[in-house]
Amino acid sequence: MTQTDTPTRAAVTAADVRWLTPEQQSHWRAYRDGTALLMDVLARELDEETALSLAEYEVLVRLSEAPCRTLRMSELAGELAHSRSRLTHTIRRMEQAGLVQRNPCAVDARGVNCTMTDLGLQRIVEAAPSHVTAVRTHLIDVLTDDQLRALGTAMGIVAHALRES
Amino acid sequence: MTQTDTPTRAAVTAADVRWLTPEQQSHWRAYRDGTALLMDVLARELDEETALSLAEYEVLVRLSEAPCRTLRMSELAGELAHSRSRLTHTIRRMEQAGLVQRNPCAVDARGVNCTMTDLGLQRIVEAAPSHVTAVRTHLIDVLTDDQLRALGTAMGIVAHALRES
DNA sequence: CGCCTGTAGTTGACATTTCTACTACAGTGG
DNA sequence: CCACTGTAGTAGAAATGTCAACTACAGGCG
Repeated sequence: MTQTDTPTRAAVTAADVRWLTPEQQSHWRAYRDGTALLMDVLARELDEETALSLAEYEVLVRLSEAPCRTLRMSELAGELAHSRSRLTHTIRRMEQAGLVQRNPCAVDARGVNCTMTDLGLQRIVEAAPSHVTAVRTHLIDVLTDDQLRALGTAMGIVAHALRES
Repeated sequence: MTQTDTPTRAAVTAADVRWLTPEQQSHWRAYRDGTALLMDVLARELDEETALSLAEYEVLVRLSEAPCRTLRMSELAGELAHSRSRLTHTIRRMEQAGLVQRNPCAVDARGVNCTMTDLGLQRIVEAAPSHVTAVRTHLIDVLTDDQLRALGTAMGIVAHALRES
């Protein structure tokens, strides 16, 4: 197999890999390391100040924006890019904590509607200021507008490409 | 407290939060969603094709680049942005699998040196082509050079800011 | 030296996530 | 109508990660 063949994903061997250039390598590393540090600090501060995990917070955000504060489990999973199984566990815990409620879906008997409770709404209203401030402090405010825009654009393309396949 | 005061991190209330503009919001979301999707697919493909987790792979990468294929536990934890505890667990599993080896550190009796074994080296040499191809397919090749550079630069700034504090 | 504070690493309990298998229903085509 | 295939959601076990306590040593300073 030569360099010009397109290797199949299933059997890439050392001979036909297009290795990363040093620049590509360093950008990829910066992205990877920065993301690890950022997500870690956001999760920690959110938990300290609101006793919510990032996953729970994100569930509440999506629900708060949805009509009737309600989404199907699969829609929620899709938006968050979480596995269905992970979402089930998260929602079960949140339901026990009184933050959300589940109801069978009328139009599709397989489905389950997940609704934010008043307590859930209250919790996210309390949590949002602190979390938004943390996102600002560690991400938004350390970048120029152009840098943030470029970051969002690039990752939007990545997300779009992945959602196609 | 007025808008012009700098609110302390510990007690941000709704009145003095600088909310995100719609543009900032959408960039932050794109980044967050794209990262979730990307890391998920990279972890999945790596596991399918090499039976390594992303964390294990990254440990091996850092060790492979270190002099004598050896790093102190805390250096490794620092580079990966993993907690010391998490690293201990990961390394214990990898040691049981024969991928790394631990030895007391001569110059600092508190320290532990972690060394990649020949098997570890072999595993990462086998895994690298597939993983690099995945990184290319889902990240590098969907972006222009400028976009990738901008992504790396932005996240480098974020990482640097977080490592300061 | 002896005390103190800080760093390095580990451990075990606990929480979360993943993996796999399962039930139930929808939609399609005979 | 019935079989078949695909989608929605769940559940339990196993893997992984977090948290809090702990041991051991380093380095500074009286």
